[in-house]
Amino acid sequence: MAYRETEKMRQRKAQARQRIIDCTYECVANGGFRSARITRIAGLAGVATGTIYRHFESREDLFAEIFRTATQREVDKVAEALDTDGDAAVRLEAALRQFAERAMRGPMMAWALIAEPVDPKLEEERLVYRRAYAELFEKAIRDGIEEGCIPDQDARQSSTCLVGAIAESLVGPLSPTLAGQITIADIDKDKLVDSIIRFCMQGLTGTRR
Amino acid sequence: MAYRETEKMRQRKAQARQRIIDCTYECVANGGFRSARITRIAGLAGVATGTIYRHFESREDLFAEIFRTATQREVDKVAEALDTDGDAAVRLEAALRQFAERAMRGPMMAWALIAEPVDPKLEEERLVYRRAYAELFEKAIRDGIEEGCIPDQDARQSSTCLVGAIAESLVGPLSPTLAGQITIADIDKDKLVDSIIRFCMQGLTGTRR
DNA sequence: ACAAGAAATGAATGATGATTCACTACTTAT
DNA sequence: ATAAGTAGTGAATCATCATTCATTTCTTGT
Repeated sequence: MAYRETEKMRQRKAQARQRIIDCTYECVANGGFRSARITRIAGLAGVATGTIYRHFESREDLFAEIFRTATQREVDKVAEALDTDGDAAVRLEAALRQFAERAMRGPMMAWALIAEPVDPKLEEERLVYRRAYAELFEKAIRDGIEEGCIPDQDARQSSTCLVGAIAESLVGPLSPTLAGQITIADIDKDKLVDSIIRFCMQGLTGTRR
Repeated sequence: MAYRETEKMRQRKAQARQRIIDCTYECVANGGFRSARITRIAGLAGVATGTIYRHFESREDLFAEIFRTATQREVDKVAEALDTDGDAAVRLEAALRQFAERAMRGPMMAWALIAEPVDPKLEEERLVYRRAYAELFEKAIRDGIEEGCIPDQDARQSSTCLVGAIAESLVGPLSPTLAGQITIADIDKDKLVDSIIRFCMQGLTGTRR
């Protein structure tokens, strides 16, 4: 034997892989999955197209990884917001706000994750993550029921409705125009987030504020 | 001049067009838009592929027509349910129920209309129709506020949340498996519809029942 | 029956991009 | 320096289907 994979090589490969991931991320955050071409990604990452395939099984696979990473980050943020002090209703509100506000801060990526039409494999991933959000919310709702700050209800169903209500409210503002641009008036943001949250909290608690 | 389009011919063409539409509808109701191939549709309709293009500009166009027709039918049903007697809250509930129940009765078509990843042009149509639903709901909410059976709120925002909550609740149950099948346990249906409606009405009225 | 046009046909074309793979360049151990 | 093996390359290939269009078939008015 003459060549053996060495630590240095391992690192170099890992770096290339990371660069590919970063550039894919950038492409997606810029125009969504559909418009992210392998050749473009390769170009950005400074590697040949073929090299992509030494690091990822397929385009679908690469995208799935991006999707998972990006979504997990969001899910974690929501989980974090749910993990503070205060009663369940307060924590839920903070979480919903977190979700919505982050989406509006990175609208194209949010659109890609939430609403962009994607291939079946990614759609699969999307369902998984929508479930992940729903489960976080569900847990919090159960807590709230136990604490008594949220009335008894089908926590699972309510959580699904929360996810849907937020997603739908964001899809309109987030959707790129035909020209591929996304524009959100800064003024609207707060009001939008506030009214989404009002509906959701009312749906949960049956209480107006 | 020797040939002139005659009534008989006009009818024959109209029939062919209709047959194409019907077969497209069938294909979509069977596997969604993505899997509906022009050649397959032509085969079913008993015409050559080229003939499709004498009746429709493009596949996209044909699909857009199917989408519009199918969705308009649903929107009309909801409008109908909203146009009965009773206070606004009652009518809204009936409308939501109509929406959800019809979706569960034709799950693949409902999925195709609500959640299937589709090309940009169809996605455009979809947004239009989601808006159409939202506007119906919005109107009813305003009525309710005026009547006093629904508390004052941002009707537009609430209507969007309604559409989202319902759609999201249905997407899970409606989504085809990898095998392309959709199965909904009969037992679940009523309970699902009931709990969606409970959340939504509570979100609207702030009243538990 | 014929000519003028229209409709229908479906094999061939075309467009799009992901993916491959024969080859080159590089790394390592001896 | 050399051999053995791996990584990188990117032009060529491949797959998928919508779409076209030269040709054939059908309709109609004379």
